[in-house]
Amino acid sequence: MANDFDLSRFLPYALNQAAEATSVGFQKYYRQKYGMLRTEWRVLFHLGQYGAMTAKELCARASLHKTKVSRAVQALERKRFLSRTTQEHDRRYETLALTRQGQDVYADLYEAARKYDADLSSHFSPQEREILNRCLERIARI
Amino acid sequence: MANDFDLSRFLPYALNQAAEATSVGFQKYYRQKYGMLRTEWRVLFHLGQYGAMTAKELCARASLHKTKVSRAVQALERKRFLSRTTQEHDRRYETLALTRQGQDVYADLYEAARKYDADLSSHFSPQEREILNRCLERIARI
DNA sequence: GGATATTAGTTAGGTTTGTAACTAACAATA
DNA sequence: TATTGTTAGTTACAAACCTAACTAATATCC
Repeated sequence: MANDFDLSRFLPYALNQAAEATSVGFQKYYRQKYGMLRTEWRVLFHLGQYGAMTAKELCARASLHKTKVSRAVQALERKRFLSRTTQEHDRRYETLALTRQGQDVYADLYEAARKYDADLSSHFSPQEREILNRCLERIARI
Repeated sequence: MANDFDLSRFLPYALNQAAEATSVGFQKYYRQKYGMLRTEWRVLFHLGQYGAMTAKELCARASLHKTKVSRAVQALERKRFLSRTTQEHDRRYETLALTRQGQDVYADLYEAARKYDADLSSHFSPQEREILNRCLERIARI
């Protein structure tokens, strides 16, 4: 089994390992403090960063399946972090928006994320970090 | 909401998006062709690359929980890709090894992975690819 | 040697996820 | 305006997962 190509350098594997390693650490912020799941956190962040939008838009932006979004939205609504308003001109759509409380939670988690990311960044040179970002963005588009 | 810090640059998020994007594409090889799950594929690859070992070793190497490994091993055994042998000197341990058939599957998937990775690599300069690998490896260790 | 603690791996029960079928609203065509 | 199709979002059911409790084997300590 002469290997030039190593499992640890196989991109899907290496990315998953890295993603898992960083995600586990951040989980404790949204999970312990607010009882949120990963998808809920993502939905909250998207609404916090980009403002109110429909579930469909959210699916497209976040590359999430509509059932996952549907369930996350229900959960966030139960927690009173998010409200929905059926659109008048087409009653199939509903606008999702953070409540006041949801915005507070977002602000809190946003700060936690910023710090967490800064901690991670300290392991890299600015050049590495920039290239890493660039590469990840490119991969996500494939 | 003036943002210097963007969701798409939050490492846990960006890594997950990238990991998901690349994993979905590779899934079809092990899933369609061999009906394997992600964890099963990982176990198979570890045994293929590093040779026989115990479940405990596998857990440590692959950063997988023992219940996940236990189930993947059972599944691979059902498929006749893997066999177990209780160790004589300590009958709690069992040595996991690929069967002949398992090795063939590994060889096939190994080739698929190599090609898949080469395709992905074509999106990067050699320098980018090298830095990407280096960064991912470093993150996984955190 | 016998009681107690650890360790490798499995099983059980509840939670989360994925897939596919569904409902309700709108669009298009006749 | 009826028929047929499409679309946004939900629900149902099965598969997968997580956590914690378990079994069986070995180690430790008296």
